[in-house]
Amino acid sequence: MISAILIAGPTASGKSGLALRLAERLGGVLVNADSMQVYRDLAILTARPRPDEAARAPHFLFGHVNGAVNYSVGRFVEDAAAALERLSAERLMPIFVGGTGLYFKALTQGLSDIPNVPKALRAELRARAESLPVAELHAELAARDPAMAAKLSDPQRILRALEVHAATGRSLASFQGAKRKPLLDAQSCLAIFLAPDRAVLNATIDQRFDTMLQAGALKEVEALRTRALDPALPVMRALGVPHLLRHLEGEIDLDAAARLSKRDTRAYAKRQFTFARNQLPAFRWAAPEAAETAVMEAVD
RNA sequence: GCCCAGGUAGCUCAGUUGGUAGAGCAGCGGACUGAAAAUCCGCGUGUCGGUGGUUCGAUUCCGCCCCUGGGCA
Repeated sequence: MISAILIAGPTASGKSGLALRLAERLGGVLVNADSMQVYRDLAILTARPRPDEAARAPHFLFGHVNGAVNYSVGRFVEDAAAALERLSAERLMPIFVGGTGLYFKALTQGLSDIPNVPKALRAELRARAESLPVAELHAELAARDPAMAAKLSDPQRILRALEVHAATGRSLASFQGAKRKPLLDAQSCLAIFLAPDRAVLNATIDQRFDTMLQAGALKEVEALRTRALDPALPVMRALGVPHLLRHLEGEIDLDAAARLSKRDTRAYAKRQFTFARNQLPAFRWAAPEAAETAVMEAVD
């Protein structure tokens, strides 16, 4: 008996469409597993299901977060737990769909229990880190948490290790050693990774970005700009946002913004493949055309 | 038809006073535990248009041919 369907895949591979058709055929519910589609502020640019699509089946965890909030895997796991509880009570099939590999990993492999870092502490550390060279941050971490320092070289993770140490007095490694029980048992899930041909996917990505622009993506970014949010927030780094912002500031023309955004999106898709290949072993790769049939057969 | 400029990586080009070549972009591989659409690490993928000649050795010099762009008729 299958307890949930998981649909991962690179951006623009047709995940949402597939999930929606499955939901209709199976009486299921779409649960978002995409770190950007959670944000209210960006519907078009994150390719969130349109209202007419959302009307065809229940959708959970889409656009429910304010862009001013720093959403995270931790919050996703909490939200997903609540969603699963509801669906299980109503005996509805959860269909997780999204492009964020880490969210699927957390869902099926578990996340560690790490205390929240107080907002103020976190902001203070980040502000201070901005003016410091990475080497110095690393040295600081090496002094306090040599175990993590030995493993890390990139600034974002060094910062995370530093803030956890500052908040708890313990090494992040000591938390990561133990994982909570995953929300989903991979054995009882049908986990699919949609894997289109790379060249075809790249063409789709380019085309889709043009469609987004026609649909008003620039207006979304303009509205975001008006809010004057912290540029470090995730929503400010969604694909397309940085370059479209630069365009609105008059730094580059729209063509350049589109070209750069498409390039970034292609690079992102590549990382999604790599993540799935190496971090999501339970996922079965399927060509987009074949996926629906494969799922329906497996469910029977 | 004649004249000029060019033909080197997927693209735009650099370069070799003769010793089989390198940048940017694109592309590919990898890492991944609360920002993951993020962040970070690694990799040059090539009949140097073709063919003959000179030479120990030609992508480089010379001849011829082909192709592209521009000019003149």
